[in-house]
Amino acid sequence: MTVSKTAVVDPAKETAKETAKVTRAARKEPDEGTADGVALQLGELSELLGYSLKRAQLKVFEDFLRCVAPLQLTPAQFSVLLLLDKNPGRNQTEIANTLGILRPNFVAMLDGLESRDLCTRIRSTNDRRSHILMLTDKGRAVLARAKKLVAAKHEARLNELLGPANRAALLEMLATIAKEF
Amino acid sequence: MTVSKTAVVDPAKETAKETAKVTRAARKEPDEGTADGVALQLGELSELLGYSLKRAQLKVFEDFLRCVAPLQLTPAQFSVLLLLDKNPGRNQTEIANTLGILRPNFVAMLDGLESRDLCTRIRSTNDRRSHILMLTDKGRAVLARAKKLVAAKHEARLNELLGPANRAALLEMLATIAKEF
DNA sequence: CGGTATTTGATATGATCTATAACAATTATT
DNA sequence: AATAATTGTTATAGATCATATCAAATACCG
Repeated sequence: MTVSKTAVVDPAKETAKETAKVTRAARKEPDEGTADGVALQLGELSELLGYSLKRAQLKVFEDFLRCVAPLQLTPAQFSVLLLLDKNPGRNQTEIANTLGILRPNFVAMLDGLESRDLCTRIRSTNDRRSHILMLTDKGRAVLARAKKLVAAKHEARLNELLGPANRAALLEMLATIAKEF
Repeated sequence: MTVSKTAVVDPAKETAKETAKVTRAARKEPDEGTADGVALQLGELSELLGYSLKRAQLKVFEDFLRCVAPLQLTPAQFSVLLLLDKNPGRNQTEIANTLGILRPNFVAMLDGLESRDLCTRIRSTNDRRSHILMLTDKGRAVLARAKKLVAAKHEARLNELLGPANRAALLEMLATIAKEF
């Protein structure tokens, strides 16, 4: 209903199909990760969406960390900076909630960002319980550099692997699952 | 290169533009998860593949746990049972490696499965260091029931949400990322 | 053959992530 | 004013993930 783009097919198999990864020369190559010579049968595992989902997510996060390593930002930290930039004047509960972070766990995370002078907590004058969160100038600068790294290295690589149309379709389906599942 | 957001479809960005912050009008609905009346702007977050990937993965695992709750199986445990069924006679290192589980961490996991009589470790006669892993009869029975639950409840729900074609396309893209990223 | 290196399962341990309860200060409700 | 609810916080426990190390067994190699 919501998705059904019908034209989602056409996967990116043409890009780098069999990358000269010849089979097994049966010598002594710990290439398949098996230590044994014969790769295991994944069986129904390759049809389990959750399995591929988890594996893909790990790879993507791994690549994100590499691409943004010079700035020392984790995906979670990056998402916080992005959200603070787009939503100035919000408090910890609001930011944590929309990111699916539990408030107790958000405290240490903010401590880290604040100690690096990327954001600040400001006691609200309206409600003196809450802390208004703001990016610092340095925080904005770091975020800007991070965005460029992510776009130029990280997302570009995904675009290259999947193709823009597939990447968009993938994103939409993931968002659908995240929202309505 | 240059990620060029030319053909990016851009979903809900036209909806609430500058939001004159007078959109309260709420009585007491914790509907948006924000506790506040106005939902936050995700901004570039909705274009970050890793973000949607993680969120979708959490939802899918959550649903998996619900669907297979009567059998008390986690996604990781289910994947082990599946792999043991399809690859009898393998040892711990091989199974753990193909699942991306570190050997030290696989020990406790196997202890759990073995204590529930779902699988057994058998000292190999060829190589007396290694343990051959086998499903027990009970393990096979539980796996069979789990497969049915997963197919009937879990994957069926995803199929319903995305449609079979989209689901297949999604699976293939995720597998591509997991393999070649 | 004998000595060394490697592999396997296991233990210990630490880091990180996630989840829950509880508390003081503040605000909201009645 | 009394009670309830919210905010940030601490403490804590569990789960997940990662590394070093070990004894036993095997592989390797001169």
